[in-house]
Amino acid sequence: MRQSRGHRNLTWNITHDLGVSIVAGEYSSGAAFPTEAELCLKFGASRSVLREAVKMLTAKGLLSARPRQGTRIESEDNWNLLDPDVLGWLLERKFSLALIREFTETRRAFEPQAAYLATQRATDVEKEGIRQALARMKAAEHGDDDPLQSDIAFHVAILKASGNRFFKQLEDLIDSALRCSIRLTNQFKGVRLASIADHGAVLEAIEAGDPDAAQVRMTKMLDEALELITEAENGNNQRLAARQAAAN
Amino acid sequence: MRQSRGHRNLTWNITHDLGVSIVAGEYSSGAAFPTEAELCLKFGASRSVLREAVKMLTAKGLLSARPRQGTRIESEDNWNLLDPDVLGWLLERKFSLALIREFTETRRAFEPQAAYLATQRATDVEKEGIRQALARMKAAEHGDDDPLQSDIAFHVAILKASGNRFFKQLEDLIDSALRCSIRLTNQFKGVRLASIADHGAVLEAIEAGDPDAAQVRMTKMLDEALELITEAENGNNQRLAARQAAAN
DNA sequence: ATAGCATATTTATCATATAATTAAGAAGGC
DNA sequence: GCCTTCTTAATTATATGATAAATATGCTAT
Repeated sequence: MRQSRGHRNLTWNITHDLGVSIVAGEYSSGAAFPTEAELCLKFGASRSVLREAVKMLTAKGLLSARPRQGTRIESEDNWNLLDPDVLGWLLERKFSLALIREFTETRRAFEPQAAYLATQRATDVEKEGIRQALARMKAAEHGDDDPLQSDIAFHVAILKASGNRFFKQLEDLIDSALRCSIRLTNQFKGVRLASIADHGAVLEAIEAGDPDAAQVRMTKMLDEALELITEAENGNNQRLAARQAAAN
Repeated sequence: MRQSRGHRNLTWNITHDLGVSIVAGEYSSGAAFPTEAELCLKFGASRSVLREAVKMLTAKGLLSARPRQGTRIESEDNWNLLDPDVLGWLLERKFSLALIREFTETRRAFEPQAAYLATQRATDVEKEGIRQALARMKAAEHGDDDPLQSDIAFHVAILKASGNRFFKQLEDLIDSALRCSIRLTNQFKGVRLASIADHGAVLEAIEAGDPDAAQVRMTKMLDEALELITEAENGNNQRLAARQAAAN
């Protein structure tokens, strides 16, 4: 989805490598980032390339540089978490239930209102997009489509139909996060994707022109997701406790 | 707030200039962006600088470049609207009620839930921050503080207290957008900042540990803001209609 | 017409030199 | 001793020129 942008040149590869390393905490925040020359050596590339990579990471809030002082990792507060690349890098290497929970809380804020707005503003084409996504989910039940892909498609279709540019920005983020959450689904038996019935109810409300119902239905779905994440977090804690008990 | 990052060097200035021009539509989307050499000439700077500026804009989704094909403006869908710089550039030159409305819809999604979460998670320090912001608003009523700044401080304090990293990302965006909306307040007499009573009610709910009330109160406040924006949009439309009528 | 080839244009990468910035230490005055 | 000022050195910032890689475009041969 996003690879259209980074046209896979050396600069972008190094940007990606450094970005992943930084969000994974390989360079302790606040200090100790390699100098230009050191980076050139490390990656075997020219200064132009390294400088451009550093500039891209600066643009995303991960780094800042000043003469004589060197290049520094910005405090995590300044990382542009809502940048699809940054979130993708985080999920790639620093996957954590806490991050997924926070992101799902974000979805719980956005998506119900997107559904609300979609009820009022969706064009026929956009509504058809939602219908098709639901159809894909149904097909996936019988193995004729991918369950995760079709689920993503449904939520993205709602965002698209919201007629709000900021909501549409979340498409890439949802894509990254859900694609990654599949690990969660595999890891914890209790966690499953929301049911087709729940998704269908949202579409019904939109078709019926009932914004409040659409909002409520979507909220319900995300509350369920949050519940499952909480369960998984508790499961993790129990496992940790068990491990500690075993160690004693 | 954000100037900590861009340390005001030539590269950043040119990035800013180009960014503003792009979002203002000076280069028609899809084609006709100057070549490296042309940009050097235009800005009287070296290729290094221009290349780094273009990379930063690429990182924010405004541009994409390929050999032989040249550098292109990305479709607006791909602009990282949730990047504080990009939103700032848009508001700086392309201020529109539609954008403010869409952003306020976004706030209506985020802030009520931030208030909800803050009720459960805010630390004492964070709660104190909210109290102080409200105190500043009260002081502003008597001319002892800035009304806009204190209003911004209040909303940012709630986001900070949400304990959710994604919500905290909105701080810079709110700051940019509200700082800009003051034009709206000046332009349309009907539009005013939400009352201290409304803000106080949110704080009360948080202090009382009532998340639902906090959420409802915050929603109410943003609904009022949306109403005022709608009024302003209607006013604009009427003015347009009047102008057209006068032209006939 | 179609496939393959040549060419020219643009960005991508490399290399090197110089300037600007500023932290840290040295020197000097009180 | 302590403060101020100057010097120095380290690092990024900027400039320039050269070469490589990618690829639209048009040409050629069949």
